[in-house]
Amino acid sequence: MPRSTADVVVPVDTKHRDPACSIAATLEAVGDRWTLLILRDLFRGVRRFEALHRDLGIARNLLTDRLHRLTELGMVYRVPYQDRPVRHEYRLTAKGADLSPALVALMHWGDRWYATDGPPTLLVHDVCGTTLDQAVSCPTCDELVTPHHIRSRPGPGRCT
Amino acid sequence: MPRSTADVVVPVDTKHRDPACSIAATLEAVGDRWTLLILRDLFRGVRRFEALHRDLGIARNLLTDRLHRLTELGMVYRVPYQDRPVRHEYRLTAKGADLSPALVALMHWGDRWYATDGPPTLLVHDVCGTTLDQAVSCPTCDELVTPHHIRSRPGPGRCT
DNA sequence: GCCACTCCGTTTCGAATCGAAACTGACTGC
DNA sequence: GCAGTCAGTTTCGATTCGAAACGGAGTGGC
Repeated sequence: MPRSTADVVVPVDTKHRDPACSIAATLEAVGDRWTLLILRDLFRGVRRFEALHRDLGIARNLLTDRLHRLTELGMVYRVPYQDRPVRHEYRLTAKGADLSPALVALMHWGDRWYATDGPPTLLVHDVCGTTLDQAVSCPTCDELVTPHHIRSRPGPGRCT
Repeated sequence: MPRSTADVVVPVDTKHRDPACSIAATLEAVGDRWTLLILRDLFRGVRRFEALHRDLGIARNLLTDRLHRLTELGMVYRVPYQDRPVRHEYRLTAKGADLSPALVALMHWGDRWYATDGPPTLLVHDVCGTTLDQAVSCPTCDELVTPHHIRSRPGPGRCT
């Protein structure tokens, strides 16, 4: 099967990005300029090639490539929505959908530092109506932990 | 002042990425292949040019460029750590440190889908050594909020 | 049948970006 | 003087990107 000439396969160059770090592993999968935006659109329900192309303004060859890649990574799968000609839409698998918290976290940061009149979307506490933050908590101390008090240490596993 | 010839300034091409979306805004700031990894290292305490270069394997011109960019964006600031020659290290500002939840979320995803024997890196509370969790907190109630008590509603703003 | 239109790609090609390595320059230590 | 460290800068070939043209399978109108 002839691949496209542009054939922009995102190279997975592991050699310099610490393979024992899950952040690096994640960014190898979705860390380019378009993939997370594509996933965002899939979350929103934008599922078809033409719609993604229009909404994102991504070049068509890149969109083709990124969708192939996401499919190969098992984050997206294709579902036919019509015959003659067969057309597929792209949907998130569990693995893809599981990036939701990360997208929410990125959104929060943008809200906080780039929204002018307040966040476009808010998460609120149903009890008091206050806008919520994401945070890191310590189950033992039962309190919030500032980045200042976070240390990292090697865990049991490593990445494939 | 003559900029480098390679002069790889990440272009901020807003025209096709929905400016009203905070995810897009965030990715314009940190959505390239290296920036989040640099921030990860800064979180870990890797703060000097040479150390970042060695640890990440990033090309020196790109590292220079990304650090300039992060400084301009107000996510990082330079602190001299010696005179003669003056050498600076790079530290996170509040804005930079505020990306911590997003990095944690990305790490969790990598842990979940790419680590074989458990998470390669654990985040621990420096006070008690307990492994940390991500959570959502309410600044008013000063407590953790379970997903159960989270509502979302449209916010007032849009991004610049 | 012919023409226009839609959708999903593929091909092409110049421009932008990247990466590796050499180079600079200010120092320190011997 | 000479080697070594650190923080960049410069160079340049290779890769990736983006815009636009092209292709092909179908539909609907006349």
